[in-house]
Amino acid sequence: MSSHLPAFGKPRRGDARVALLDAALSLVRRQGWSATSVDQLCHAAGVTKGAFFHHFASKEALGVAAAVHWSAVTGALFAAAPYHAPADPLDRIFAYLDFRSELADGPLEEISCFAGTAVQEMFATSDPIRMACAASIAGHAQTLEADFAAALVQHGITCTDARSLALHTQAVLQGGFVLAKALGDAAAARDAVAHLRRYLEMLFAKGT
Amino acid sequence: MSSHLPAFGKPRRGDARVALLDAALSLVRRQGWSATSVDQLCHAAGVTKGAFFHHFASKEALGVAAAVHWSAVTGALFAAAPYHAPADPLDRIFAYLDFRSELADGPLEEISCFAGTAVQEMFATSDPIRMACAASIAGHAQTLEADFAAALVQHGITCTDARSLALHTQAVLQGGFVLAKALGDAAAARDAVAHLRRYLEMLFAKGT
DNA sequence: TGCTAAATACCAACCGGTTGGTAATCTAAC
DNA sequence: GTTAGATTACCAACCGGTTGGTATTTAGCA
Repeated sequence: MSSHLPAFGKPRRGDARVALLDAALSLVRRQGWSATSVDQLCHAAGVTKGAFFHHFASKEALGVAAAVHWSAVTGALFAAAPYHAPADPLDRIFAYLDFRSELADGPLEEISCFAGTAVQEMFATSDPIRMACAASIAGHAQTLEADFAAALVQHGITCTDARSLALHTQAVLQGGFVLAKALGDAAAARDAVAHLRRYLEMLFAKGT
Repeated sequence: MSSHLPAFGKPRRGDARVALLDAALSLVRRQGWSATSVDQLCHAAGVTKGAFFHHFASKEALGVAAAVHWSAVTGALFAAAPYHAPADPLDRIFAYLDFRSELADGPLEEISCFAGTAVQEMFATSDPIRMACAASIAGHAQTLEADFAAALVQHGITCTDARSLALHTQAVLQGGFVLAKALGDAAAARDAVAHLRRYLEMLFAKGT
């Protein structure tokens, strides 16, 4: 509640942990996990290495905490987003996709997913980080599951299930990020969402 | 012609370059670009660092060459694959998707894409690598474009175009890889392909 | 005072890259 | 068809800088 806003750029005493986690999100999204050094994180957060290892036992431990932090930050963003307004569950799904498409209007470095970026590098070398990223992605997918389930029932669709559709939505978004980064154009991410929207439109129109 | 086969595991003289490129493909796909050191590449290839910098001006230069090598290796794999057999272009697309689904049966480290993995880390820090990866992905997508174009005409579909569909196919595959790595299960990649197949089935059935 | 957050200073290992040299291979003159 | 000479392919040792991580000290709050 009365969370004192960080008055200026300099982090106050007690802010080091969050400053490091925020730095991790932006640095890892820009340049990946392995290329991001502890020194770099400390510099970006405006703290020293002593503070880093006071709050985190290792770089890996920070990675796990950063994935949790990412879930919290994005969770708050999506919870506050206006796409929950429609009464019909399918309309809420479409509103979610429109919202994701709008998010992809920003700079390239802002449209990627911390968890997706980190897990691509670390899936074979750090199980704690892999699991934390999996929980982040699957957790976000789960917020769509109830709407998908309701829409499936409403339209009498049985050829797939809500969990699969929710995960596929995340897969298409992740793939859109990869292509956008490669082609240097966020439009690639929006195109992927547009195809996904058409898929869902046809899938749910079929049963109506 | 009389190219003596490499008698044993030890690379003969002249093999160093290819050995390094092959090592790059497997190491980067497993642990990402930044986590893969030049020493590691040399050890895996069975050569010394002197050989490395004889063939490549820098680690970045090897990255660009590895992306080209990746295109050549996968290009040969897909060119020799049996999915080109069907007479109907749409059937060839479906056969391609089935083939990609089969490929995802192997171990997790074998289902990922070198270009997609590398570009996710390097898109903001190395434009040469970013462009080489983009060329690899877009080049592979282009091999599907003619079939998509023919199928679109055949079914009278105008709401999208062949290039967009070909790129979206790659986006779904890339996203499937990310989810498979996160969840530790290649089935996630196959699920993504299955949803893509259903999308295309409905899209092209509509126009028939 | 007692406890925690953060700063300073430091380390051994490893990073990408360079060095000077050696051995295999190609070329061409004879 | 041999062989001198240029060229390529490769090796071992090394370089300065950076890595993740630690030990010790100082400042702030209750």
